[in-house]
Amino acid sequence: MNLSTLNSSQKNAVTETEGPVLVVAGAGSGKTMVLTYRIAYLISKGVNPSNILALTFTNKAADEMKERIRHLIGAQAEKLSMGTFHSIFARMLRFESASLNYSSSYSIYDTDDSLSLIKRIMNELDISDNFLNPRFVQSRISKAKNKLIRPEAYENNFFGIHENKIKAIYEVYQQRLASSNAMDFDDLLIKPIELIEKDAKILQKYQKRFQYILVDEYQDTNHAQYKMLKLLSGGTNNICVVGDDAQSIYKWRGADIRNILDFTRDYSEARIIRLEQNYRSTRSILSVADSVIKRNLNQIEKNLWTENEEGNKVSVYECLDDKDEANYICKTITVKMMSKEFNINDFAILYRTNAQSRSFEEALIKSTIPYVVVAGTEFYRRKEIKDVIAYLRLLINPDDDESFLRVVNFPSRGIGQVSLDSLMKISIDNHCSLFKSTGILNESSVLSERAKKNFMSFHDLITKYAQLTERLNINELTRSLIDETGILKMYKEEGSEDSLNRYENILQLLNGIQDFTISNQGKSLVDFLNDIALISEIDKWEDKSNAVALMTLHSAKGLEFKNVFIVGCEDGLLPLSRDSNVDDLEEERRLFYVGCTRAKKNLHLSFARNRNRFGSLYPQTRSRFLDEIDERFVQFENTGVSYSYAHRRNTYSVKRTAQQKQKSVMPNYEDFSQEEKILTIGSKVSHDVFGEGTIRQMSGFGDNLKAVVEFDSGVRKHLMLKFAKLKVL
DNA sequence: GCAATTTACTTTTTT
DNA sequence: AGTAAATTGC
Repeated sequence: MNLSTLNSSQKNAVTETEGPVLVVAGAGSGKTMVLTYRIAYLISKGVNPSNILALTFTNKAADEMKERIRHLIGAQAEKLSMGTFHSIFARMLRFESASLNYSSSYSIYDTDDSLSLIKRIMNELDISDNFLNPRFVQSRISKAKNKLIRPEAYENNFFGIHENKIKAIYEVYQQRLASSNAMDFDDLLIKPIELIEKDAKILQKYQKRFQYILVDEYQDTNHAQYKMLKLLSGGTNNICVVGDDAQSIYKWRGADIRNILDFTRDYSEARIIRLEQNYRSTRSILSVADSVIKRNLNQIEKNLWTENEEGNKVSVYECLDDKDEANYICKTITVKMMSKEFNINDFAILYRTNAQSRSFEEALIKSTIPYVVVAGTEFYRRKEIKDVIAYLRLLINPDDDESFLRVVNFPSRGIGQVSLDSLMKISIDNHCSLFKSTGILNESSVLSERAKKNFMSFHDLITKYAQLTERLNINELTRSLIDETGILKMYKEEGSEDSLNRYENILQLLNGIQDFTISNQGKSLVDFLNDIALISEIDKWEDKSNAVALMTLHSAKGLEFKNVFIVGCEDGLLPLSRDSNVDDLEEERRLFYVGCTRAKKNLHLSFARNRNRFGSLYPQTRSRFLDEIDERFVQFENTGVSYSYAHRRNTYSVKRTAQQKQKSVMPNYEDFSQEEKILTIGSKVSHDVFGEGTIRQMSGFGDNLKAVVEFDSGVRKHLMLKFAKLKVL
C-alpha cells in the first residue's frame, strides 16, 4: 500500500491500528480518505475483512467508502460490515430476533407510524392532545430511549403531572410495539444492547466478530450508540472514532457531544490524532467559517489551516425578498456557467428548512437551469406510497397494527370508525393484534354482521397474499395485490390533478420494486422493506447528476461543492429561533459552519429584507452570524435597486392607513401600484366578476402584489393585482 | 359511512 | 400557502 500521499497526521491515523484512537478531523481534512486507507491497511496487515465493523452516518457514505476500498484491495471489501448504526443493527436483530421474542420479519415503525401510535394510545388513555402535544410526548419518549431509560425507570417528577402521563403513555407504547412485532428507530439501537447485556454468549460472539471498530461522524452519536460501542469494543479495545465537535448538528435527535469531548476519559489509553490541514477550501472561505465558529465556547481547541490560495472573497448579498434571492442565484449560476469554468453539478443551494426550496425551484425552472431537490417531501412518506407499503408490511407481519389501520379501509370496504373502535377494543381485551382480532370475531356480539363480514374478507385477502409471498417475487406480488385492491384504478379514474400525481407515484414505486427484484435476486420482501425503511433521501442522490443540488444544511454534511450558496441568512431562520438558549444557538452556529465549509472555491451568503413565511411577508433582520464574520474576507452586495433604500433596514416606507397603524402586527408590504387611490388592507374594492368587497390581507411586491379580498357575497379570494383589475371605491 | 367543507397547523433539522 | 385533520351534512 502506498501511503506517501498522506501527511504525517493522516499517516498516523491510518497506521495506529491497535487500541482506542480518537481522530479529531477538521472540515475538509481528508477524513474519508483516512478511514478508507485505515480499513485497507488493516486488511493488508492480515485482518479478515469480516472482523471489521465500520459505522457511518448515511448509507451513501458507507457505499462510497466501500467502493473506494474495493479499488484499493479488491473484492474482499464485500465482506466488510459497513453501514449506518441503524442498518447494521437492524440486520443483527433479524438474526437474533428469537432471543427478544420478536419474529425476524418485524416491522420498522418510522416517525409517522410512531406518532400515530402515540396519538392512539393517548386517545385510549383519555389524555387530550390539548393537554399534551403528541409530538412532545414522542420526543420525550425518544430522548428517554436514547438515554436507555426504560418506561419503569422514567422519572415522573420532573415536569410534574405531564411526566406522569408521559410515563404511562411510554409504558403502553412499548407494550404495543412488542405486540405489533414492531420496532421504532430508537429500538434498533436499544434492543441490541438489551440483547447483549442479557446474554454474555451473544456479547462474546459479536466481540469476537468485530475486532476492529471504526466510527465516522462520532460527534453525532447518542448515548445508546456510545453504550453499544463500549460493549462491542470491550474485548479488544480496538476502536477508532473520527469526528469534529465543530460539526455536531444532531443534538435535537439525541446526539451527545460529550461522547467526543469525553472520549479520552472513557478510554484512558486513547491516543488523539488531529487532522488540521484543510485541503478543500480557499483561505477566504476557511477564514470566514473560522471567524464564526470561534464564537462557540464549547469546543475542542484546534487550528484548522490550509495551503490553498486565498481565492475570491465570500459574497454577502442583501436582497428584497425570497424571489429576489432566487433570481440573484439563478443569475449568478448562469454567469458562472458561461465562463465554462464549472459544471452544473458544481453548484449547491443550502437552506435551513425544506420549505425554502420552493422559491428556488420556481426561479430555476424559469431560468431553465436543471436542479435536484434532495429530500423535501420524501417519496416513501407520501400517503399513497405508505399505503402500498403498508399492505406489503402486513403480508410478512400481520400483527403490524399501524399498517393494518392504514389499509383496512383503503380502498373503502365499508369499515368505519365505529366498527374500528369496536375491533380495537376486542384487540385490547384479548391482548392481541388487530389482525388476530379479525380472526376471532365470531365470539363478538358488538359488531354488526355487515362489519364482521367486511373484516373477515380483509382477513382473507391478507392471508391469501401472505401465502403468495412464497411463490411470487416481490414485483409480481405487489402488482397483483394492487390490481386486486384496485388502488391504481381508483386514482386513475378519479382524474383530479392530485390523484393523477398519486397514480404516477405508485407507478414509480412499482418501477422501483421491479428494479429491486431484478438486481437483488436472492433478496426477500423482508429485505426490501428493511431497505426502504432505513434509506434516506441523501442516500439516493447521485452527485454525478447533471444538476444544481438543493438541500438542507443538515443533508449537506460530508459533501463538498465548488460553489455553495447559503440562503436565508436571517435571524430567526438561520439561526432558526424557537425558545433560544445558548446551546441551541451554538448548534445553529455549527450548522452554519458546516454549510460554509462545504465550499471549495466560492461561497455566497444571502439574506432577504422580507420573507414569506406561512403565506405572509415578514420583515427580517440579517443573521447575527453575518456580523460575526471577519470583514476582510467578505464582499457585500445588494439588489442595486436603491442602496440607500436598502440600508433603511425594515423601516422603509410602507403605506399604512390609520387603521393599520393601530394594528402594526400586520406584515409589511410595499405598494408599488401607481394608482392614485391606494390599495391597502381595509380598502373597499370592486371586481368585475366577484362584485364588491374588502381587502383583508396583502403580500408581495411589484408585479407579485397579491391581496386576499373578502367579497360581500362571502367569497374570499386570493388575487394577483396584476391580473385582477380591482377598482378602489 | 362517506363526501364535502372547514379548521388547524405547519417550518427545524432525520435514522 | 398548502396539507392534514376535524367537523358537518347527506
